[in-house]
Amino acid sequence: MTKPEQRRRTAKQRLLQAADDLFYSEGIHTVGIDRVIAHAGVAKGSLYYSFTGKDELVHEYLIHRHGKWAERVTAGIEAHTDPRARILAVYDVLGTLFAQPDYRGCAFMNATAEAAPDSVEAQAATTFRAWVHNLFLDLASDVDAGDPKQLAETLVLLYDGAVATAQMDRAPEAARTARRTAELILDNADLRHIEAEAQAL
Amino acid sequence: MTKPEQRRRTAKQRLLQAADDLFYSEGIHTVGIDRVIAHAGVAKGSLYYSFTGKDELVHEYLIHRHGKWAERVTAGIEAHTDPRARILAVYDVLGTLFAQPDYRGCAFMNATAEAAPDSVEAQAATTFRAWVHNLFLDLASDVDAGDPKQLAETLVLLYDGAVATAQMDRAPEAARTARRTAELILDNADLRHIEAEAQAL
DNA sequence: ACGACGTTAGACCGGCCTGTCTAAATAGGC
DNA sequence: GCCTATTTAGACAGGCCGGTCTAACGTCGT
Repeated sequence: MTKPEQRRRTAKQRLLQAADDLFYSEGIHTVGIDRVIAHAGVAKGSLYYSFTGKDELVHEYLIHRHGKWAERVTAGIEAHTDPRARILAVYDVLGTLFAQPDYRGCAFMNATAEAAPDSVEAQAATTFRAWVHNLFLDLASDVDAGDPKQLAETLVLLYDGAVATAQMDRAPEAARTARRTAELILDNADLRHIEAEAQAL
Repeated sequence: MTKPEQRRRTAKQRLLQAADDLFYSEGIHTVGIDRVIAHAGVAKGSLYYSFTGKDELVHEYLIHRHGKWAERVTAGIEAHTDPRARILAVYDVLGTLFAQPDYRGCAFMNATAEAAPDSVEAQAATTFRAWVHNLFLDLASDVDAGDPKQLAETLVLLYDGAVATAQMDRAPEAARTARRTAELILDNADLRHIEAEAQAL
């Protein structure tokens, strides 16, 4: 057995890295395996030794993206304790994402755009979306608002809006716009909630 | 010269229709010209007689999409006179779009996802985005809010958010979420504006 | 009835794509 | 030093793709 740590990274790792670079920046259908192995500096045989085929490589590429992003977002959230600040932190993390020069939108939206409904891309996208919704539902439940589900839906919409606008317009400031709007919603949700409580007394 | 009206639609029209169906529902790279001509019921020669190549067909497909959507949106807007209602009407039109069973997101976002930066897709997308921004900037200028530019940015973000969420989650109700949020923003913008005026007196 | 325009069917080319296979070199664990 | 796991280079096959070309057929204005 080979230990996971080696002087030079393993062919599988280099392939995954190359896939991450190329699939994200140019699209999955556009990039052939020849390009991937060339960018990885690896023989074609290594690809089919490490993966069953392009599909599996694509799948692992998306899973990898999901993991990395989830880490980054949760790290941003956990820097705060106030429920409201934890929500807003997500949009700040988006801001750091948009600021990256190679930002080209959400990998899962892009994958969905060129994928068949029953493809591995669609499957990974579904998993990713479930995570997004769960994230905001958890965050929304900790805040003192009327309906956490409705709040979460709106926060997801702002998240998606920031992602899409930033991509289409190459406009990193969309993160701040989303954050500002989220603040407004939270203020208002608080207000309505407090009013409702006052009336109940 | 052949008159534009014929019993049976011209090969060019049928090709454009087929391109519209297939490129939108399956993606541009995914669909080959063989599929397009088969779906159009047209000979391959007709494609290269009517268009210079696939690129031109793609370009006209996107221009056609842009035109149709612009018509539909402006029709929805012009049904109202109140500036605020005209803004909200856009999200209602989005709702009718999402309700279509074949809805698969924004053609321009999808095209951008699989296109190179300098492609005809990117070019058409830029034109489309300029139209979107102009639309909301005009609408925002007619409302009594503080900064029309900032308001427009937020409305665009809500528009994009609705489009993206509806696609990723197959959730047509995203239109209503966006509309509700837009109302909240407009209420608040009004409020702040009025307060600012009061302070100025 | 002629001629331009539009259209047809299909053969054909070069190129790229995914995937298979072979045969040999390079590791690392024991 | 042996054995297995990993990796290499490249030839190869079969399929799809965009695009060209030919030869012929309809249609319609004049």
